[in-house]
Amino acid sequence: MQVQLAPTEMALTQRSHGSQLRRPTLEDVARRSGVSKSTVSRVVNGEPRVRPEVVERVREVVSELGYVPNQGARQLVTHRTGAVAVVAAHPADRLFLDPFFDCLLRGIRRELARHGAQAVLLFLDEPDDYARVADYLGGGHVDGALLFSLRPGDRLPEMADRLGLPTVFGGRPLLRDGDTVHGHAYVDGDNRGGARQAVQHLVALGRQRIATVAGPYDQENSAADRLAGYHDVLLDAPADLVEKADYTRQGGADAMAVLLDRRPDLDAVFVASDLMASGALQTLRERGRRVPEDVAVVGFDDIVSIAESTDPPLTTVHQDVTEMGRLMAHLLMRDDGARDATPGGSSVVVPTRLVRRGSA
Amino acid sequence: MQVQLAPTEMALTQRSHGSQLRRPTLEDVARRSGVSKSTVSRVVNGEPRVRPEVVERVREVVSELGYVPNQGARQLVTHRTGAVAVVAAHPADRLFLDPFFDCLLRGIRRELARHGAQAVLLFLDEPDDYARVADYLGGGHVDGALLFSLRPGDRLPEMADRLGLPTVFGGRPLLRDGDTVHGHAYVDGDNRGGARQAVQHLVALGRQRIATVAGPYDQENSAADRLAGYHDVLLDAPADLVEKADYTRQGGADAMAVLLDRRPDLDAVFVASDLMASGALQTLRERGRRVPEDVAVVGFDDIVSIAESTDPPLTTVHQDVTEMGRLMAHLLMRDDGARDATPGGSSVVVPTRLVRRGSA
DNA sequence: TTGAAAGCGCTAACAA
DNA sequence: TTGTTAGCGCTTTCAA
Repeated sequence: MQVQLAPTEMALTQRSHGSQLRRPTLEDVARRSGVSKSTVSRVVNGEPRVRPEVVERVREVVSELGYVPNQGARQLVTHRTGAVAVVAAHPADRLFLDPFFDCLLRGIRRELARHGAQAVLLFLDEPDDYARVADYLGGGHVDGALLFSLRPGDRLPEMADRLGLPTVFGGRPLLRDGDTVHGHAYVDGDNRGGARQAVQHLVALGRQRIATVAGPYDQENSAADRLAGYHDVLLDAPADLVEKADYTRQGGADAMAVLLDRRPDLDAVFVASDLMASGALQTLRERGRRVPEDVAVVGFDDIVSIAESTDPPLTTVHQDVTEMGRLMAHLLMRDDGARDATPGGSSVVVPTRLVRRGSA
Repeated sequence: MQVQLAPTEMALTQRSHGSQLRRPTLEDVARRSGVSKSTVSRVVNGEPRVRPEVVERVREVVSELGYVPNQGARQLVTHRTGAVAVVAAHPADRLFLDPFFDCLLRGIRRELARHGAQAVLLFLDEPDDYARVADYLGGGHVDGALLFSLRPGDRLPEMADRLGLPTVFGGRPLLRDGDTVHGHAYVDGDNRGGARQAVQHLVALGRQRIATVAGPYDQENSAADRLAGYHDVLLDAPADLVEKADYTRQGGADAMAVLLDRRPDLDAVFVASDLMASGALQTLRERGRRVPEDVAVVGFDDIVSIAESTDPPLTTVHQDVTEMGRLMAHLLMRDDGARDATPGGSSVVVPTRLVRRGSA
């Protein structure tokens, strides 16, 4: 590709005050303030037993020299880095478009900040990312990892295990084959219970033929759980009321069309995500069905930007995603301190609630 | 908030093979394979002058022990980490809903991977994030930083400067007051040239009264540049044909309404982002204007998911965002090697092109 | 081709 | 309250 060089540009960043090529070290600060390295270290780490005047002097020199501790050196002795990795598998694309991840991340960041830890995001996208990320996680860059949206049989959990890196999963991990869960901590929304709430609501509305647009239940636990919740309520639902889609809007629209073709008499549908539900609503409108009069619709996720802007607004299952993020970080940090101390009870399922809007 | 403890949970992650509490070190590998630390180091770093049999033996032990080099220790002597920070302001509003950032990141990650570097994402959100991120960047965790969507007068550039951290900006940085650019490298789309293309296209279509919905030109360089491009072509455009909005869909819709009220006779509009353009199209439809017959519309960004799904599809200015990301990483890595070597010519403006669809 | 030794910048006993 | 010392795990001269 052709590029134009901007005319006004000059040399790259140079040290502001031309002098040092080397970053100042603890030793530099010590010398300049006439105390020992230990004392400077104490000041920098906020230890109490230092004379106030000394503290002040050292602080002056620190900011004068622009000293920032070398975390590598520090980590070498403390075995702590103050950083936590948030690793998101495959979908850099779907991820950023998703307010879900956004809220999750906000919750995580907030809780980590309370512990003075920095969240660093890593993406697993192309195949060779695995090796790099593994080296990164194993290289002592971080004190722990929060792992997301892993595919079934993903080798990351096992890797983290080998590395002895404290790990919490977002969503109950789907392991390969008969592999047992190694007692990994996870945080998950109550997908099954939420789905039950949704379907029970439709039943309470008096609906007789309640269909469902399920997510990719062979690939994601959340989808499988939501479908299970549907069946919990509708024990003998015929198979032709269930249609699988892929958690996309278009997928939801297509699945709805299939359902209508198969069962023109359906009078309600539980759609396993708001995004799919928005697609389903479109199909219903195109087919001339009134919502909720002819067909009642309930979604899942409560992505407000979607649920409030559909026509009619979407009744859906709410998850407190920010709280889920916060809990993940909490679990990790707790673990971090009380390593090997708390046997059992490390995972959390966050309850859902139904938000009634116009569609059901 | 109330949480339910999952019944099936057990103890947290424990080292798979119960044995070592400590991660294996170079020394462990050396001992186990009967060579010196130096030799192991050479093997691990792929240096040539090692006997093949020794290489093999060491490799065996490495994988047997699951050895991963401690990057902290390595960094201490090499001053390199193999990681690059991508720092962005988190505000969900623009960034995350935007495939823009997504593509950018993809380009960055790809190029970084070519150099064997790991991209780590940091977000700036709440005020105290600055201190943490600064410590992180200054702490030697990364070899360089890619900085995004900074507000005018942001102190991050200055901080990076002080830290002597190689830095490349995404978008021409808007500095506070009369502050001169410190010769920071940046990569930007040709906002001004792109806007010219858009407006010239409308002129070529024979439109007489071409309005513009501008972005927040007092806050973002991109918006200011796009507005400048509009004025480049329409030297004497009356002020009432220009309306500022905030880069949101709703903002675009509102601005369009204002323009129509003020100038019912307008026959074309250049909208400074696709998102705003989708809002503008809605307003035009509500006001009964046909597009493009009554009013021709051109957007900016070529966010395909938007531009192809509007009615009619949006004619817009395309930016090669992935390439921009790639270039940023490239600039950084080049700089990283040739420090202080290349005075001048470090920034790049990536050309745009008009993509014709139905709206103009 | 390999090993021994020094040292990167920091913290953590231990002494003073 | 402060300084001295050792050493974290690694790379890198320098010798062998």
